[in-house]
Parts: sequence; structure tokens; C-alpha cells
Amino acid sequence: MTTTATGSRVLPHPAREEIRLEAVLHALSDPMRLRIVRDLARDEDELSCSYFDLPVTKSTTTHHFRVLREAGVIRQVYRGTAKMNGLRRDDLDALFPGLLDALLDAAGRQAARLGTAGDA
Amino acid sequence: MTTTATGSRVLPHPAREEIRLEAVLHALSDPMRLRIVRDLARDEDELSCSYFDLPVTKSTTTHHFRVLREAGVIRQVYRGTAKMNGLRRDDLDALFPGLLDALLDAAGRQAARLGTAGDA
DNA sequence: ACCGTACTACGATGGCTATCGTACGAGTCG
DNA sequence: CGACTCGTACGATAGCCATCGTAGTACGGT
Repeated sequence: MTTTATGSRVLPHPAREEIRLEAVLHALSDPMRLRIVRDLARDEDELSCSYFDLPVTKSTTTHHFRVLREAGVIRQVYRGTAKMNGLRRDDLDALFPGLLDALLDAAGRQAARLGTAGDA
Repeated sequence: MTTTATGSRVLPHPAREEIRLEAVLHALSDPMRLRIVRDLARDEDELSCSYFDLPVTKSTTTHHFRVLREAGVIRQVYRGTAKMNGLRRDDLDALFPGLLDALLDAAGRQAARLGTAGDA
């Protein structure tokens, strides 16, 4: 089989209806996770975990990605040895129209204001 | 003095520029505080702390109001024995245009969806 | 088969925080 | 003044959480 059995490593995601606003806000209230989400939003495509060069260890990075996934903010899929991450724009927009864009805009404005390079 | 010396009890608020998005999101990630903010947004006017009938003790209520104030979400002023609370709409809208409305809309939608009575 | 890479799991740790209870200060009304 | 209401301060407690290190698993290439 050329199509590797990626099916054995499925990650649990909350269904759209399971996503809670408080959990999303909590997930985004951490600077590291907010940064991840901003990066994900910039590249419309999925990104591997190792793409991010965060100032924390890999263990902590894994932790942050899990929090984001369990809050319903991102979708994670294994592709070979890499784990690809993508924003759950569709679900978030359906549940909370305009919220994600407002949050990303707010984060961008603050980054620009504080000189925290990395804004679009 | 008929004009009571309300000046001796001034509460520290962050300046507009001091408000951090992460702190706002963290403040709003608590169900109790999100509920307070929704109530404040509904009545355009200021509300006293005792207006809210939260399922926690008074000490905890005080704590939540302080978190909201220190995050820059609300403004608190003493008026006699009561402490009036109001949303810092102007500052938040200036820093993060559209964010507060998106958050309130999201909270309202979730409340309606989950049957958590209390939405507008 | 072997190794390297990518990510995870588990345990530990220190810090934050939501909650409470009690005791107190500030203000109003009789 | 005295009593009552509103809110605060302080201490305690229990739970969560961001972080780390180490050891381990899964996959792909050689």
C-alpha cells in the first residue's frame, strides 16, 4: 500500500456543536497560542507543528496544540510523521460569525502597536 | 460637606494603551465574568455590583469585578456605598474595533443555542 | 533492519486562580 | 451615636495550567 495507514492515529476533535466560547477564549488568552493561531491564519494552508519556532520546548508546544484542538480552534491531522494544523474557520464562523476575524484583527493591531513583529 | 468625599476611594484602572488583548480574553473566558459583561452590555447604563445575583459569594463577586477592571474591560466608580460598573466600550472599540460586539454576539448566540436563559 | 525525525506520554514543579469564610471599613439613615 | 448595607481585605484551600525533562512510539528513508 502506498497510502500509508494514517487511520490508526486519529485525533479527537470536538464536534461543531461541542465548541464552547469560553474554551475558545481561554485557548486564545495564552500568548503562545494566540501567536500560533495568527500564524495559522496568515498561511491559509495547513502547517506542521515543527513549522513554528516557539520559545518553548517541544513538549510544551504539543501541549498548546492540544489545548487549541480540544477547544475546537484548530484541526489536526497526521500526514506521515508530520502533524498538520489548520484553523477551523468554517466551524467557528458558523457558530460565532465575525468573531475569528475580529480576534485576528485585534491581535494584529496589538502586535503592530507593541512592535511585536510578526503581523501581516 | 454634602458632596461626599468619594475621591478617597479611587480604583486603579489600566490606561487605554495598557489594555492587553490576552488579558481581555482571559477575563472573558470565565463563565461568571462573561455573564457579568453580557448583563452590563444589555443595560447601557452603569450597574451596581449588588445588581448581579451570581451563584457565588460576595467575596468571589468582588474578585471577578476586580479581574474585569484590571483587564480593562469595565470601569468602576464609587457612588455612595454602591460601586457602579460600566463597560469600557469606547476604549475597547478604539483598540480592537468590532471585537466587543463580536464577542457579545457570540455569547448571545451560544446562550440561545444552549438554552442558558439570559440573552437579549 | 537501522536510524533519524516528528511528535507523544508521563511525572514533576511552581505559579496562578476560583472559591470560600470571617473580619473589617465606608457610607447612609434613623 | 447606632445599626444596617455594600463592598473590601486577608488567609486558606483546592484545582488547574504552563513549563520542563526524559523516555517512548510512529513513520519514512537508506
